[in-house]
Amino acid sequence: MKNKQVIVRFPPSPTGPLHVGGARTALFNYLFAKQNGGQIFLRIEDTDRERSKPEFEQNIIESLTWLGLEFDNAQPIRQSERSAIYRAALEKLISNNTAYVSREEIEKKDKRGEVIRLRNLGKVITFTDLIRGEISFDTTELGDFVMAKSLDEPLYHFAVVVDDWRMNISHVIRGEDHISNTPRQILIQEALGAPRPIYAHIPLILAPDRSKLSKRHGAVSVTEYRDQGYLPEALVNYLALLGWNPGTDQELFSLKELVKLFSLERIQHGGAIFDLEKLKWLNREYLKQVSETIWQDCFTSDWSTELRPKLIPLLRERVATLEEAKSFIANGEYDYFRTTPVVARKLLKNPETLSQTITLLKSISENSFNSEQIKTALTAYAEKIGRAAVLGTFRVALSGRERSPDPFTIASILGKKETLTRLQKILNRYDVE
RNA sequence: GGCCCUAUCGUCUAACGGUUAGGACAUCGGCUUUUCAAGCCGGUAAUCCGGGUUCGAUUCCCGGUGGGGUCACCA
Repeated sequence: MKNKQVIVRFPPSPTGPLHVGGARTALFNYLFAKQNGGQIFLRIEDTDRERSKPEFEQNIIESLTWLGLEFDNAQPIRQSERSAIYRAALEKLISNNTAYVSREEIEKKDKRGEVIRLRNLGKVITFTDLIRGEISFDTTELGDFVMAKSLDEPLYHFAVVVDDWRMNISHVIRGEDHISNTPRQILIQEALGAPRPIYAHIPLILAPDRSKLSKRHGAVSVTEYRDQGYLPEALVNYLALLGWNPGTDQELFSLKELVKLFSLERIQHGGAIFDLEKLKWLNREYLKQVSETIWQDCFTSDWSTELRPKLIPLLRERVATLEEAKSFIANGEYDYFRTTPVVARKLLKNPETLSQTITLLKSISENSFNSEQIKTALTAYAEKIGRAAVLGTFRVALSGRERSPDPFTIASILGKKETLTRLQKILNRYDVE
């Protein structure tokens, strides 16, 4: 077999909630691993004790789980728990003389008097990126860079290289912002005698102004989207399409399909703007299919269980997110389905049509009082008098609103009895001919 | 600023030398069950610029310009 075992990792640092950019990186790693029958590990890069917080680690794990991305390690690997491994590697390099303890001038108060630096020969490093091809760097300008503050305090580049080595990582799939970190890491690998993984740098996710996507542009974390009522399937689908496409016109994919279709070669080279409108559209598509149980959560407990399933279809085609549905309900948009609405006289354009509408509705049997039958019963009359006059009045009389679903649907949900009661009441009140 | 990456409709993208430059979101117009939403139909809209290579460049090469990244004892 020409392919060696695929082992990838997703290594977030727990200094903030999981960002959509990070989520996409995790997704691409996941898709690549699954497609190749490989493994994917979650590694928490918490070497910076100051900035790393357990709640962020929690948030990251929660977000990944919510998205449906499963990892092969039940417990995350934490760099903070691996200092012995880094220490041994550091000692090896020092005894090799490929690294050395350097005495520093302390210009800043929190700097160390001694740090560990790599002995950099300053050669040209060339590596192959699966997405971009060959990339070369002259490492001279890097100088003898610092790899660790002390034997027990490795810095990012060193910890990454040691871990990727010890974890037998075959492919490093990460953000484009790491391209210029790569030569430095390769230098460390070579000093260590570690094999070079295959690199693939994916483009960054940009804000609408093409700058780096950050908090000031609105929601950036996965949990924020979850809390705004987006479905994980929609976010996964959207993120997959941001910078990748299968080469066909297909736009809707399940995670399973993505595993089948994904390929690193088809990943875009340039950064992509995060477009909330398209995410909304996708969310809407998934919302149309999602089970009724999920929609039930949009109702407060005071909504009857008979009424809910009748209103869910209306919600499905109206809102783009679950949160929107909740506030729709909370704002009383559908209250007229359970309480007789107050109907303002000025909204009632042609109340005189109500009496004929009532007569026509009475001819429909209780059992077939559905939106189709109601429409059929009223069509001829509406055509004759004017649709706006008949149907508009009908709709307002039932809902009390200027905007609502069509009157046939409203009437069918209310039922024959309630519909006739409401119409009659209004007819009586305004005492029209 | 040095180094690196990058460049097709407003946005996400297809076209791996020959197409009326395709699709999706958004937008605009029409239709539909007054209205709103959805849905359906249709329209507007792009190859950054300049040189090459070639019979022929969106596509290959070079330069410019724009955008992004990176230059920490952060990750």
